[in-house]
Parts: sequence; C-alpha cells; structure tokens
Amino acid sequence: MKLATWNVNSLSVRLPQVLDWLAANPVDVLALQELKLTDDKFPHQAFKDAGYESVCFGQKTYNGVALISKTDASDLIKNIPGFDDEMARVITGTVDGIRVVGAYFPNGQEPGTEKFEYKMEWLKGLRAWIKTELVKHPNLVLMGDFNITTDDADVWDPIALEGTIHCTDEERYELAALKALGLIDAYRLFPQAAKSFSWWDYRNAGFRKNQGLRIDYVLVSKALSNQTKACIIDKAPRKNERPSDHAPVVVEI
DNA sequence: ATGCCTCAGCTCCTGAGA
Repeated sequence: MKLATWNVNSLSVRLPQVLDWLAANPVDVLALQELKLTDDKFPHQAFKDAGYESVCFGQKTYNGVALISKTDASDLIKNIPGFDDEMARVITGTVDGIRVVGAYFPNGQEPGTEKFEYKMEWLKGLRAWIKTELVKHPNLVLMGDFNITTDDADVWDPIALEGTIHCTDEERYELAALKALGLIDAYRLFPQAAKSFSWWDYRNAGFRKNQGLRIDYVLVSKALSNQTKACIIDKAPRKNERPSDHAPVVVEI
C-alpha cells in the first residue's frame, strides 16, 4: 500500500498537476494541504474520473485539506477533537484498515508573534488527541506539511536559519514529543541523500540552488513501521511549470 | 534586506506563506 502527502498551494491552480502525478504515481491514499478553496468548489468529479474517492475540509483563501483514496475513507473527523479551531487544517479517515491523518500544521510566522503562540497551542492540541487516537487505531499514519524541521539535517543553511521559524527549539520539542507517542519518521527509516528537502522557496531560485527545508513528513505508528518498505520525496513535480513550492512525500507500507 | 516568488481577493496592491 502506498500513501503520499502533498502541499499543493492552491488546488485550483495545481489540479492538472495533481491528476498527472496520480496517473504516474497511482498511490492508494494522497493527503493534500493548502487547497485554498471551499468545499463547494472541490473537484470531486475530476478525481472520480481518475478512479479516486475524495473527502475534503475546505476553507476560502487559506488552508484546506483533503484525502484522495482508491477506496472510501470512513469514520471521518475534521480538525482536532478537543481543540477549537477556526481554520481547516486536519482531515482524518480510515482507509483499508489504516487510520490516516492528513494535516497542515500552522506556519507560525515568527517566534514571539500571536501566530507562533497559536502554532504551539495547536501542536499541544494535536498531540493530546493523537495520543488517544493511537490507542484506538494502532495502525496509524500522520502525514502532511508539519512546518517544522527535525534538526540541522533538514535545513539548507542551519547557521543562518538557527532559531528562525521552523527551526526553533520550541517547535522541535513539540515534534519530538509527538513522535514520542509512538510515531516514526518514515523518511529516516531509510538511507537518504544529504540535503534532502521537501520545500524550496519560490524566491531567489531556491529549488535550483537546493536551498530548502524538509518540513513535510509521513509519520507511521510503531505497528506500521515494522512493515514500512520505502519512503521518498518526489522532486519531479517541483520541476513543472508553475509548481507548488512543496514536493510530495511517498511511503510504501 | 521590511527585498527576491506565488496565490487569493473587498484584485492593479496587500497579506500570507515559509
């Protein structure tokens, strides 16, 4: 079974690329983030024509998440139970016996801002809920745009970016605490090239210079980690015309 | 370097992203 996550930075703009990618990479589940559209504008039929079911949790202009899957997703949850949120950031469903959580973590903007405080509260809320969800669903995958680097290996210039957003100790502590619940970074289960990133700034030719960050993850529960076969970042779509700034991450279980 | 690029929208500038 293959699962993938991709922050598409506007599904309206990226839909043809997503359909092309699914045709070339027929994964069983694809979690999308940053749809930037409302539920009524979600292209269910386009995915249906491609052989996929889809469930979405949209929002105008910002955020918005979806699960695209070959078989129906059941027991849907939108956002984080127990954490009040105006934004559409999380969609959860069960596909082929695996509990799949697709998430768009807050950006946080800059330490010391209200948005950073919101990010920290959101992370605590997510962790409290995932803890209970893991008890109910030992076979669980949490994937999406985490907007946090694990350590220096995920950062193109760790010295210049030390302590900046995505690289603060506070964010990294929360990511580590989330993983301590029993979630494993699938990408690091396997040997990977140095300077492997999942996001590159549109500005200053970031992709060409490989000035990026690894902030998109697939975390697998312990029960699934034993049978995880591969995890890659697919840089091909970043070479498209009008690409998303993020690349898909694909895991094979 | 309050810049660089891209997207959405109360759209020809601004806010947000990361």
